[in-house]
Amino acid sequence: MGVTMRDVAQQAGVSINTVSRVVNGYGEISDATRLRVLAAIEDLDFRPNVLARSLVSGKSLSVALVIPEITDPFFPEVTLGVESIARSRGYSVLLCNTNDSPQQELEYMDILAGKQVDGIMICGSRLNEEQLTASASRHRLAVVTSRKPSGAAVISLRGELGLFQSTSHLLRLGHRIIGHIGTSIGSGAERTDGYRRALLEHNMPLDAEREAVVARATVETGRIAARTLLGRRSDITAVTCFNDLLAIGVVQACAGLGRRIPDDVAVVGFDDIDLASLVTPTLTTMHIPRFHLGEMLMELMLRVIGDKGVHEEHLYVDPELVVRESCGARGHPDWPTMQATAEKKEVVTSEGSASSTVFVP
Amino acid sequence: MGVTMRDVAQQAGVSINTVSRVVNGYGEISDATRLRVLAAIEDLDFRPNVLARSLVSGKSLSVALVIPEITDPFFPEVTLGVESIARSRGYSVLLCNTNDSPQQELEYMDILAGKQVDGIMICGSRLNEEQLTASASRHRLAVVTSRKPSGAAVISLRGELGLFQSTSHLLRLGHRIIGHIGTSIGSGAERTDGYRRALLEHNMPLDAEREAVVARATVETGRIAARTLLGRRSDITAVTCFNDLLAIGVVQACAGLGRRIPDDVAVVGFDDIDLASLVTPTLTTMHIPRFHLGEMLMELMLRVIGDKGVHEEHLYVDPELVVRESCGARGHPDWPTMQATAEKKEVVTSEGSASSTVFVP
DNA sequence: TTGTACGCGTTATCAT
DNA sequence: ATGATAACGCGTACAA
Repeated sequence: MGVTMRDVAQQAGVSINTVSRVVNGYGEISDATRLRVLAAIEDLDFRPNVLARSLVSGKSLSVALVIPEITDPFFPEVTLGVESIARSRGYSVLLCNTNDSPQQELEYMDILAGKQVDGIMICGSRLNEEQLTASASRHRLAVVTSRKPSGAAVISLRGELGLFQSTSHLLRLGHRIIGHIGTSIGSGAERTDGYRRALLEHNMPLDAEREAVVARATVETGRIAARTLLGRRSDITAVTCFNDLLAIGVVQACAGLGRRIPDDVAVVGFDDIDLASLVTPTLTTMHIPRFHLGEMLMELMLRVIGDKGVHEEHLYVDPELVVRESCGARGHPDWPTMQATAEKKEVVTSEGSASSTVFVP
Repeated sequence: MGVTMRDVAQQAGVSINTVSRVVNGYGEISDATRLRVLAAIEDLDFRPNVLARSLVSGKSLSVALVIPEITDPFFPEVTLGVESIARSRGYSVLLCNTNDSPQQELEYMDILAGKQVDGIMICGSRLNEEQLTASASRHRLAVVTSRKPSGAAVISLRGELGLFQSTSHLLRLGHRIIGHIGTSIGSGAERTDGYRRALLEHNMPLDAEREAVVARATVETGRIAARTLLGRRSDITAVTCFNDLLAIGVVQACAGLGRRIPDDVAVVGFDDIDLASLVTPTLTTMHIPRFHLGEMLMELMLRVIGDKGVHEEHLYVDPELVVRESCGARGHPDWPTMQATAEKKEVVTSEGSASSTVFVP
């Protein structure tokens, strides 16, 4: 099957050791033999067996990326960012989908323990702080989470701040009865907290009837939740959501109920997935630099791996409000003022209705 | 670092060999010692080192999935299908994005040769037949492609048939000047062939001015290509596309040019990505069972791995026409007849405008 | 400058 | 029923 160092050594008429030296470029070797070895390597198309190498070195040059589901539009870009940095540093990425199940996530942590991965990145964990801390004791971990597990390096996506901003945006536009669709898992509660804080800071009452919670954040569940929400509180004029998929569900539900967006109901999402600028109306949302988040995550992972002891770095990623059509800001009398006063970072203008304005908090 | 069989053996007061026997469940062992070993394993939280195991067995229980880019909405579902089967059979999946570059794809084949993967799946290869055949001589390959490399097991997505069908659908609706946006890479030429065959079989002339070719199939390039196409041939009343992203680009371009869809221009895509049923108007397209394709691919991969010699199985996946709004069929006088005569397979009806009709060819 | 010998953690073939 | 021993392919002190 594979050609080994022994084969190369034989072909070049040297010892295995010499081949190893040439391959790894250390020690003193005469140019003559080096060339002969190199020729043999070329000739036999030899490739060092990474497995054997790893067994000796204790490093497998492979890392795992654990995510709920790659089909959720949030994750492909993160994954691409991770993989791009990984490859540039010689690492391979094992992709692990947990199907949103904590059990499967734990099961994967178990499997990976045997696979000898050098580190594990978790993005969108469904584990609680305790479980994460436990995992961190067995693995080198880099996690994107709002929890604070010890022993792991973490990147926090400021979801609380994000929903504070999206909700505040709607309040600025004059909305008073604002609903929210959150999730019961992962970082859902945190984002709902942001929604609530925005209301409280504007002296608005909290009302459980204006909040809906879904177990999985999809277009489907968003549609259902929106129908429930608008059904029991018909005075709701705006809704903030845990993510864009839910927001699109709200848009669909409104279409079904004959409510116009943004005139009758204003909607703001979260994530700024590609979909957000492709649906009608285009979605106002909180932008997350997903590709960059992936890059950060892998770079953090490398630092964790490089450190001998525990590495508890803590980084933050902030969402940015992207104003498109679904919130109704553009039709608002104050819109020119808002545009002018906001510290506008960048205006991405594209074809027709696909323009958007990005604000820095 | 990790606890090894030696540690377990010591703790249980037996030889390493005995531990191995218990772990792998073979040979005769007295219940007494088995229990003692099991207890030690539990106690020390021992996990067999997969690396060492692989070194001996020659099987790494890991496979690679090579795709152009996970951010292309076509691939996440395929990937999920692959991974779900893989995990159920104890395999890990290495994710390899080639960024649409043949060089990176070849580079990955090289890297993977050293990583000792048991097999490589390629979906959306940018390599030519010769390069694929060459790769197949070094690896166990399972490929989704329309080419016919020897030495590899392949699944063919019948793209030629798909575009024959999408174009025929428009011809049936009475369109006579039909444009096409294809790609220059991968399976692009094949799909364009299907478009052309449909025209020829209806005795329509081919016209290079009605065809546009893009290097990468995205919303952006679709928009640009559509503008070019509609600019030089303003009599075009319908367009078939290599994929849905291009089709969405066409929709955007039409919006910019003031052409209504489907009244002025009918559009049909390919892939049936989630986006297709979420944009306005909803997209008529050719459905591909992507998750299932992924499952098929991994199952095929397992058969290839299982076989000692070369395994040249050849499977096919057929696209299915999904009629939504963008083709205008629903407003057509013959629509009721078409619905009745077509062997309708399934009607997916959802909220509001998200209904669709699926035809079997 | 180059070769020898041992270890990485496991499996598997022999003995005992 | 259990234990010693030799691989698997490579890295690396140490010796020559």
